[in-house]
Amino acid sequence: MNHDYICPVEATLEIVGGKYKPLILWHLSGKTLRFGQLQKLLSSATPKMLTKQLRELENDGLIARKVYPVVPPKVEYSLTPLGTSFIPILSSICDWGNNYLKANNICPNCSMTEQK
Amino acid sequence: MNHDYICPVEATLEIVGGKYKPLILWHLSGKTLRFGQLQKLLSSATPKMLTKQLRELENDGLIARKVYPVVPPKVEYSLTPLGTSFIPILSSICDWGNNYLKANNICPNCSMTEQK
DNA sequence: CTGGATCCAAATAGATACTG
DNA sequence: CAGTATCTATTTGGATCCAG
Repeated sequence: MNHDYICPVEATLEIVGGKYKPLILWHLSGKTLRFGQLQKLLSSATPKMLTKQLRELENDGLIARKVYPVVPPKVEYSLTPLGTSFIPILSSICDWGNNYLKANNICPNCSMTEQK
Repeated sequence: MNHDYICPVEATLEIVGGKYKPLILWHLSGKTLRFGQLQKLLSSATPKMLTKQLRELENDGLIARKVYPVVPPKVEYSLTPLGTSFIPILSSICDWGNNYLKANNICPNCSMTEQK
């Protein structure tokens, strides 16, 4: 299969631009989290949406999914090296966004506000 | 109006994540372009879509729109300082995307491939 | 030349219920 | 616990035509 003539910026935005994806990567930075833990952190995400975003990130090679064959089920998600390599960019986007919001007198406040 | 509790990363992606928006900013980097010139550069964008993206970027303060009161109409678009401040991030996203595509044996090729 | 207006197709996201 | 399945609601994007 040939994918010539793809714009690198558009490709990147397709990979990390999905709803909840930046948040997922941010929360997984340095940690390993279970499905339920992610769901609590992204309280507004339905299981269906969260699963979809996780599968796509996994297929794009940014996160790893480890299934433990136990009852009840246990699944752990973590960043791959590729996923980790994107965190600095997320960080600079976060900085830019904070400046933008501050300039517009909007108070930024979310779990991504802390620095990594 | 109060916009508390907005995530800076999500805010940023809303601002620059729209279709054609990264491309528009990239093309305007250091240049001033007319509507028709942008349309040629973004050949797949319909006038309606291009107008919509430009208006949103203008409302978010990333680009400036200058109308010359002549016949036929002449409108020029350029980056504001805020828009210019986003170019380095676009640049690092571009780098990351190129590495990603290369790692997957996909040949990147678009008007954003050149470095700024 | 620079769009606006309208209509329509497709993609995306949410609510809810259910299961190994 | 970690998801699926189904059905809708909403958003987004494209096609086409029109106008100052």
